[in-house]
Amino acid sequence: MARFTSTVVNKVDKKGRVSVPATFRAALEQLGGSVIYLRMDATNGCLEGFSEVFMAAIEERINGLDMHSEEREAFEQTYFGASHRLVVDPEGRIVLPREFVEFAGIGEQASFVGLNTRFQVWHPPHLAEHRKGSADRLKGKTLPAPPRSPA
Amino acid sequence: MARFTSTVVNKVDKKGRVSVPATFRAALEQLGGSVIYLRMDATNGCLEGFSEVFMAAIEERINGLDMHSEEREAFEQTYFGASHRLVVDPEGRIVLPREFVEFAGIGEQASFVGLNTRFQVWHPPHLAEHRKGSADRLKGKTLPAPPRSPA
DNA sequence: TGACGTCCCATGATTTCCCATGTAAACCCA
DNA sequence: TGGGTTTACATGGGAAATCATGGGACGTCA
Repeated sequence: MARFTSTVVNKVDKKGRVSVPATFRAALEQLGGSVIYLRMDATNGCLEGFSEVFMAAIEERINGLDMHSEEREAFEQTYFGASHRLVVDPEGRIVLPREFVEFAGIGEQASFVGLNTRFQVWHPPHLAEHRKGSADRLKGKTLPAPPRSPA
Repeated sequence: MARFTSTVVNKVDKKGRVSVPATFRAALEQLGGSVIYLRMDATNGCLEGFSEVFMAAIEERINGLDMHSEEREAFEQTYFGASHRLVVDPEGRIVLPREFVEFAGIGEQASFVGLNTRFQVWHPPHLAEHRKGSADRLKGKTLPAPPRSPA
């Protein structure tokens, strides 16, 4: 059962390196090896990371769209053009691309947030703000009922 | 496995040479060697590059069309007639054909955008504009939900 | 001869690799 | 269960390799 969970804050050094939380690395291993696709999430102002397997799923969906259609090209720009393929080094670290660091406002520290199939990387203060908002957005909402079959 | 991702800006020198991003070269190696087919993308006003393998796939699809049909001939013009076959030099560079440089409005710099099986080469400002448009087009649209099992 | 293209070498900057260390968590055994 | 030991993890920094880029030399074709 490989999934990304929990929130971990790690240090970003002068070279732009961050340790990927060990639990995340373990999950990655089961999802296509120590490769991370990282992209800018414009909606939230953070970075989004996922595995080779997850990327393959995205690819499959995009392949279902017409070749050279505007919509398809736009998705390709988002998921391929704006993604970096990062390989976790022997020490368990990745190097955050400069542009990504700037985009997300990341400084000395980075918060890794596991979201099951994917994870986010935040500038800690931005994450804190975002979470306040999340609580409000959930006011009055509940999770849909679980499926009938026993889980 | 081998895919083109991310966006990289490289310099174009007086001789018309540009370094192909190292990550793209690595992907190319796995897709038929250091050969690039480059063509003009009239829809977007940029250049489109792809590998030997991708070209073979196009060839196959075109072969499925009726011999000497108008449609077939049009595709042949587009993909074969209007494509340059470029070989990456020992330093990892290609020479952009003059007509292509003019067509795409490329000056001192060129932006390489990985789109999975192929990539684009842009005049940076044009790319920026294009992306604004892409973002708007995707407003409200999302990819179909990812698979249930963590991927 | 001059524009152009190819080959080769040079170089600074960046990135990757490798080793070292402090700290925290897990383990073990009485 | 307590305390000490070991392992794993996060982090730092220097050395080595890679990368992007510039420019000269040589050959070719009009």
